[in-house]
Amino acid sequence: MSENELNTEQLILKAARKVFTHKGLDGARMQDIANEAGINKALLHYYFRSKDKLFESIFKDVIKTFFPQVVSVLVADIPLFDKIHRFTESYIDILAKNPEIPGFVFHELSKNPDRLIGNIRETGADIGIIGEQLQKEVEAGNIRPINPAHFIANLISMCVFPFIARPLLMGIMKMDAQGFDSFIEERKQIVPEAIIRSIKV
Amino acid sequence: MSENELNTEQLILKAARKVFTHKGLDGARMQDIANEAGINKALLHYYFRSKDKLFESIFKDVIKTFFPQVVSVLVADIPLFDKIHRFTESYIDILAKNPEIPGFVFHELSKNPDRLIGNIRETGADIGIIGEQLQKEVEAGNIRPINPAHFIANLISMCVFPFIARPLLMGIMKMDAQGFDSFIEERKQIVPEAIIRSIKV
DNA sequence: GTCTATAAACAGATAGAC
DNA sequence: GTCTATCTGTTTATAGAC
Repeated sequence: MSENELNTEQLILKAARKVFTHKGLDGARMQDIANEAGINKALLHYYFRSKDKLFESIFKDVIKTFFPQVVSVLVADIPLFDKIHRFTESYIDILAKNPEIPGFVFHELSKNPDRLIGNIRETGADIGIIGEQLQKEVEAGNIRPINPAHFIANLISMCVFPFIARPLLMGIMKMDAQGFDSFIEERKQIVPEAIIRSIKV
Repeated sequence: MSENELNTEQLILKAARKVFTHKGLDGARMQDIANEAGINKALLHYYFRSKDKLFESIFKDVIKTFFPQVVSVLVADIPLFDKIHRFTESYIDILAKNPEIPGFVFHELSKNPDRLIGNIRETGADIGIIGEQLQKEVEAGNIRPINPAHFIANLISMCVFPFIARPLLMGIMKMDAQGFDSFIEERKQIVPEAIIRSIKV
């Protein structure tokens, strides 16, 4: 524990996370996960009973480690324009380290919203506060009136979408893997600029 | 043909498209497709030999019917700001009628980019011309300098992303299905406004 | 061309030895 | 706890009658 070693359960979770996030629930095989973990199938069932339960553990874990990081910046008590810069910077950084997560989450959520939406709700992610902050800036004459839902949608869209569309973007923009990384790095500058220009008076 | 009737092959394609786009390649069952088409499984193999070949037909078809519609507006010979308005309007309209397509395409493309990227290339979608148009507007002093790749990424992101993230957005924005439709309708105004403000001098 | 029946392969889950 | 072997159900695919 104190060293670099994982116990079997952690080993399984790590392997399952990799396989599920890359192949999706339907595309993942228990055998793939066992191979990735360097153990055999039976052990997966010993620890998690079923594929479905193992998946649910992974999904919950992904949501719980991702959402708070993202939301915390959005609801922080800092000036709006600072917040926009910090959010894009930190969010894009997190995504660059976990590029397959958004595709995974949105795909599973689309296939099974009713079953999985509860995991989102449990994080207590409340972005109502951003609406208040926008309202104050409007009243102070700093920005134009904007529906907070659209503001957030615009912001998140421009950060996340390139990761979901990576193969397509690489195809039509004729980028290689390194070119894509540079492109993403550039967006830490491009996105906040675009957002701020779109709302400034 | 001249009437409202489809022959068996068309019937299969229609059913397969529905099932594949909703459940993905891995989640789709040949039995589901047969049921949807009102025929039996054996006929699917008679017409398309294998699930994989049937899937490839559907994927090709989706790309071929979608991409040209989208790209044609982007490369049309019309003033830039008009183009931005027309693009968002027509693209969002197409997406609203086919909300599951982007999730389907990006998911399959992520799982199997090498195998499927050729289908994109075959459409001959070349957006180089938009770069030239942007360059001219910059030289005319109408817009700020902008990397065309980011311009296009921003534009497409804001149009497509809400459809991919629909369940999540409905969850955190507390919208019902009707609320989501209104939200999408509003974006035909919001998105071009945001894009144009972000590039105008 | 379309069907029913069945083969063949696969994948999740369990039994039982160690 | 971890393994091998096996069972059970599912799913793709084929054979063969009509």
